[in-house]
Amino acid sequence: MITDVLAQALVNSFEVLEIELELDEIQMERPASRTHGDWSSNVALVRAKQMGHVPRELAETLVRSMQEARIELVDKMEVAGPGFINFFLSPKWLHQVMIDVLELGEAGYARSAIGEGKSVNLEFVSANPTGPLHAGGGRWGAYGDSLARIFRRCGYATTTEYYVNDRGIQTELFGASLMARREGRDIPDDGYAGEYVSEWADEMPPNADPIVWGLERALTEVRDALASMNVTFDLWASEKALVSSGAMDQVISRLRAEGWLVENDGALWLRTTEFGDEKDRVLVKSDGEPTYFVPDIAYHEQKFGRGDLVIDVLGADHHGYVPRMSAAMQMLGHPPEAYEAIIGQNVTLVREGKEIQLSKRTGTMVEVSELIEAVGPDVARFAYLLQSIDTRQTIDIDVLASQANENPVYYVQYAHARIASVGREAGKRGIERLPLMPHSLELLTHEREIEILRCLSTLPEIVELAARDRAPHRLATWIREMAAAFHGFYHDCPVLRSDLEKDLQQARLWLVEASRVGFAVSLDLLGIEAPEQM
RNA sequence: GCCCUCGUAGCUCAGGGGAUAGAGCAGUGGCCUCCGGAGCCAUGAGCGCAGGUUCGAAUCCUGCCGAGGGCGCCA
Repeated sequence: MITDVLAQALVNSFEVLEIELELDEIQMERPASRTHGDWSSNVALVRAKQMGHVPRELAETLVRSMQEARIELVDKMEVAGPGFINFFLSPKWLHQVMIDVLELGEAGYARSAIGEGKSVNLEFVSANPTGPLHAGGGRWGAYGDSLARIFRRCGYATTTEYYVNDRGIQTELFGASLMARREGRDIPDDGYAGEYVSEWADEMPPNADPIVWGLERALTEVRDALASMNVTFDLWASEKALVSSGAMDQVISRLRAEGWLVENDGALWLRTTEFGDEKDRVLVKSDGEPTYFVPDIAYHEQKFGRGDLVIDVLGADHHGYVPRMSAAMQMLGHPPEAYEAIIGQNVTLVREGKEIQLSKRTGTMVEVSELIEAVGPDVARFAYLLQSIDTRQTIDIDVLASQANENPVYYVQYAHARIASVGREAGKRGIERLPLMPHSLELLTHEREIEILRCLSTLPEIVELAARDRAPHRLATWIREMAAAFHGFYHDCPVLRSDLEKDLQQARLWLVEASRVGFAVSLDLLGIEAPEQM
């Protein structure tokens, strides 16, 4: 990597000053403005004080020493501002990036090894199977699935799962609600009032067990809706199966053996305050019934068999649950960092200018499937992924639907489709892409061409950042920039025109192919289709 | 009351120690001689408030204001 070359040069020039620095102590960053070069380092600002130097003077000394040493691909160095060292590189460094992209291709470019030898288990959505998935839940689906793809690209052995709460009070209430509707009675108190309950009740075969049938009906609905958005799971983990395996008893006796249980007021408590929880939590109620927390602990314990790092993606309304689960996992011998909860902010849905409250129980809701039907799977998924999971997201269905031709996802997909179109048109005109002549890439000097290459050069670090920060939206941001770069190139730089110099044409054909790789990789990580035509 | 998020352009959001804070939408004005105009180019406007740390703060810390969420022997 070019940054290593530059950082090494800085380390070397510090050695001249008899200062030992490690390579990773040098930060290289991309200046916000082109006028500040291609790469920049702030070492002089960081180190000057402790060395008793003035930053600018230190920077100048370093630059002088690097100039004497001559660094490959560096055209110019300068000291700027308070003491930044700016590197202006020969465009060749980007041509080298392009060769990497082409050699590594779709399968290999922007693949990182930061997760090599590590495994991660990701649980997301896990909405109760008591009705269709509402449009807020779609966010966790898009997020979790893309994050899993990013983890895999970074070398993590990744498994994904959906925890199916297929036993307990909610499922019973749901079954009872179905039965009530079926028989034309009012639903029970705290039952499910949504319209879908009546519709489903009509579908229910005469002798079906409403609980069993209802669960399957809901699960199918949820599974199909997510699948239509390209969200799938490695495992649908059944709570019922877990409980009947005896896992609850096992986990309770382990916790008892470790001394984490205490009896009080006839109930059995877990001393989660020992690990920072606000209060201890009841495991077994005074009536002898275990709380939901027990199977949850058992389930999380089981997940450690599928990943060294266990991650839950939870809605903001569940954040209070994290300290107790974290406490329980530590009691079972897992280091604190082995369990991670990602708290996502909720989605506000707007239709006809009004906020829609999302509640399965009261039935005022917008289903994921409705959203997808209204705007299409790619628009929906991209909308979910466009924003940081920390941001409360407002999705205005009318705006999304009316943006039919201006939606950001089309902007991106159109770029990919244009690439395919260039290929088709080339075929018609009998223009072939000949084996890559690395030397001819030096003809790529147009600002539009360089811009594409700059974009492509950042993709590997963007993927790593997205994994490290659990932030798929960084890919969404990147791909929009990439699309802008490509559209600009397409507008200004003809590829197939007959009067184009042949070597330049070849170089551009390869640049188009490199762009395709970038789009294909990032669209795949986002889980969005890469169309050949619109 | 305590705890967790979040306040950036008219709207939806990027940017999470670095130099002049970006994009889309909406507005205005341009660009069809040849690969797809779902495109390109130009243009106005912004870091909730107040302190602090730092050579440097939209970014880190504290307080206040505002928004959402959480504080059951519910799940």
